[in-house]
Amino acid sequence: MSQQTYRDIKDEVLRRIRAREWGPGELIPGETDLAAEFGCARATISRALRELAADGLLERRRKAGTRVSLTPVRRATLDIPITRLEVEATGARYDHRILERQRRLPPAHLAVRMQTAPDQELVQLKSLHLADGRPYLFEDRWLNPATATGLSEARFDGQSANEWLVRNIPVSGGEISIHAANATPSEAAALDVADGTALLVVDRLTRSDLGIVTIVRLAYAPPYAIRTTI
Amino acid sequence: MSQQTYRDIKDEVLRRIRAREWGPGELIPGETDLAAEFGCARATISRALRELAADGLLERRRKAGTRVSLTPVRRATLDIPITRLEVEATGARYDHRILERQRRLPPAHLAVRMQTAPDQELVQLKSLHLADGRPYLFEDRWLNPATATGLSEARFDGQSANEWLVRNIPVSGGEISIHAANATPSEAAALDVADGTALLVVDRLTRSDLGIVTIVRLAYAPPYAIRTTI
DNA sequence: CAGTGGTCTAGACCACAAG
DNA sequence: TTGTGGTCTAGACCACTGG
Repeated sequence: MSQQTYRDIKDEVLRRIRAREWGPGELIPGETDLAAEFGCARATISRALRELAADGLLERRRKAGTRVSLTPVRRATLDIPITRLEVEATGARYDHRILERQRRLPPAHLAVRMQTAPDQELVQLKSLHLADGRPYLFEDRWLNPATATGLSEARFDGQSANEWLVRNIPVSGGEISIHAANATPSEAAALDVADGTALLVVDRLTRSDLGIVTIVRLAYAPPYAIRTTI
Repeated sequence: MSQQTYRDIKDEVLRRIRAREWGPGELIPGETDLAAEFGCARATISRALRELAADGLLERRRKAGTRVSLTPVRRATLDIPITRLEVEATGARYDHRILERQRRLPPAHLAVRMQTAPDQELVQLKSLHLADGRPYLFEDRWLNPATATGLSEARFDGQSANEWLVRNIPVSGGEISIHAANATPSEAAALDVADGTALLVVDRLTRSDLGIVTIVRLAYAPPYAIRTTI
């Protein structure tokens, strides 16, 4: 007990939660009390509890105190890499091809999602990412030239659209939806799989300070999987 | 500039990164310098930079200093709720049925993944989760009685296996894989969808201090999607 | 209103790793 | 070796919110 680090505190609190010494929903002692018990500064306790709360194991409210979460929500962090790096990390050679690039009026539902006027033209970009020459990912992307500034000059030969975006547009946030879909004939052809093959689809909307920059649908051929740990 | 909070610092640093005042890969000033510039304590700077590093925007190394990430890895946090709560959150009525519960020898590949002896019997549990009476999720779970202590006494009528686990086993970690798969005939029947429908599949392995507790395959029928924000 | 967490400060020492 | 981030402390004031 000579030297307490916030990690020691975290471990001990975690132990007490797991051992049901502090049961689900139960109020735990205040920071001041714990600091006295552990013989350390309150700031140290504070940091330990703050991080445990961020992990979803504790719930903290001013005046109400700190409680053990009733339902220990497990939280996983998902890294969203640039496809090229993701492919190269597996040791495979990365390549990508632009299948289609055109400026046109989007379908109505897309104009709504991108919050553009119905008569506003957008840039549609279809491309295929390859790993060791084999289809890896089929990408169907819409870009708003008004918010993706510099788009008309951008060339996507050396880098993919996502790579260009990440490096050139100050992204401020977005939304992600992960689901499954049967391959359409054109997707099946592009990805070189049978019609109807189950594809993992990631839909992503990206915002900058100027507004919505891009909406993209990424369709991954099996055996692609998103992996993470908890 | 009268009162600086770590949030102000975060915002300002973020602004400089986005404005390319501090370009990708570039070394930014040390904590002491920034503290002097912002007129605040070093601890305040430290917290701001630590959180930005946790968000993937900065890379920090002792002695080497703090750099702007070359590839701003986007990180999303994925909440893994208990299915009952997930369903009830949509306003639907939750229900679940155990389709099968038996103690038996697992296939070899599963024994390997669960790190059990080849002749060790496990408990297999197949169940169906329903939302407003409609199939929502088909669950195929294997449990190790040696690590899931209390399993033989556990009844899964009021609560699902996951709910029981969360409340009774001190989970210490695990692995998640998200992919897509075509519905097998039995899955299609259970979920009431056409054969070959693309299902979103979540494979999860859960550990406690005693070892691997459970491996589960969760197959979601469309239009299920995992959503999050970045 | 009062108690709890949230945060800042100023100073100190330590751990790691680059040169 | 030495500079950088990592952390702890003791004290203070503040912000939110429950009772």
